[in-house]
Amino acid sequence: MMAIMRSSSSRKELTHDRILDVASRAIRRAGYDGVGLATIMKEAGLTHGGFYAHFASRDALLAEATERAGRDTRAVLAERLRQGQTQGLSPFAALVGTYLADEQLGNVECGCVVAALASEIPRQAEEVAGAARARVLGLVELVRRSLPAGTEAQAPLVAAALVGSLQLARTLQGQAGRDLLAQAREHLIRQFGG
Amino acid sequence: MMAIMRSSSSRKELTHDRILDVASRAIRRAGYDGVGLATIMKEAGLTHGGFYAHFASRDALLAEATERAGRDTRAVLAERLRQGQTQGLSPFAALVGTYLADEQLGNVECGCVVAALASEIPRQAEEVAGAARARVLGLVELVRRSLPAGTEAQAPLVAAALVGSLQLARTLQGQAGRDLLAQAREHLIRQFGG
DNA sequence: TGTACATCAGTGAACGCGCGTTCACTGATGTAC
DNA sequence: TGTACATCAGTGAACGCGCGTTCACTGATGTAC
Repeated sequence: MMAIMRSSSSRKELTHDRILDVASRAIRRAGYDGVGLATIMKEAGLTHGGFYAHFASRDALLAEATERAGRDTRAVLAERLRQGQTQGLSPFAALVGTYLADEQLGNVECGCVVAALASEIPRQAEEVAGAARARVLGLVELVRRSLPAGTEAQAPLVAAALVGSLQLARTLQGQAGRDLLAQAREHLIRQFGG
Repeated sequence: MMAIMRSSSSRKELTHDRILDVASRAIRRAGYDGVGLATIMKEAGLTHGGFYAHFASRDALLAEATERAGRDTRAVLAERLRQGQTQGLSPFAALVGTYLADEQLGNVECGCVVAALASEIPRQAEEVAGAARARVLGLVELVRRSLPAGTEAQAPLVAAALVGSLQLARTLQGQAGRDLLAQAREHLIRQFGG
């Protein structure tokens, strides 16, 4: 049903999509509490009055935008994993190299939504928290599939280490942040094989 | 100077301390953006008008409250480490067992300020982010001192794993959260010795 | 093909509310003589 | 010890502002005949 509507791409659906795209970047840039509807609508080239023709509430937008952000990131990560493997990297090394790349330090807006918002999720309305929870499980799954056989049980801890490393590196900023990322990459790949 | 003023404990200093204590819990509970000055002052038993006699701005309060939260947690952790060691635990096992205890799942308000706020820190004013950065470095130092000789270089990654695990477990909630914490404790202690 | 009308996406003004910040004031505390 | 005055912590009303949400309206799109 959703797919059918999407492929038909009416004017309203295109606008809906544009709002979602703007919002998925806005929440990662400014946080769930850091951006207003007026700003999002303006960035999407609309006035704020039209918002409720597209979403039932602000929380409904946040939930959909979380899902959208997660899907986008997953697609990018999957593509990079494929590229890395053609260059002879193990799946795990490709994942770690991509997720903890130096570019991710400044790339909050288009980066992993879990790392961008993790500490804010438990405070959100159930609608939003549920969408975020699904993204956490998706990330753990992605890590699990990239780990060498026999180490899959460590997927949640490794996912947590990835998320935490990116957050701490972004907090420290600059060279201290890049140093932390480099150490994290090195130790993770040393332990799980590159 | 600060210590002298503290020990003198004038009325105003007691009030200042009370506001800080309330604020340090409020930011962990509701996030940097999630709580207003009026609420904090009310919880401290005051009206909001008096706020600016104690702090230059909202950001100044957030910065001081971040520092206070970090100091409080560090004191609690240090005490638990001492207790654990008297029970024959290694420093690292005591740290992991305390930091990733099931009780931490619901204990955001009095728990680690880095885990409670990590994803919001990079968006804060420099005043606040600087205080938070100091707390991150303090946590990494604490981890470093608890790790077995020869593994200290992994302190930043382990600190990230601790912070990330707590955040993901809080996001998942309930049994899924407790399962994640248990797995994280097990794998960390297995790797670095219990 | 052309006209008349219904549908519908988006506009823009308005609402009630809570925010951070300011400030004139009050009433208690402490000091001077 | 008692009175007069200065200091100072905290009060409460007010400010300008941006928020999420609502709604009457507009103008373009699409359909019927």
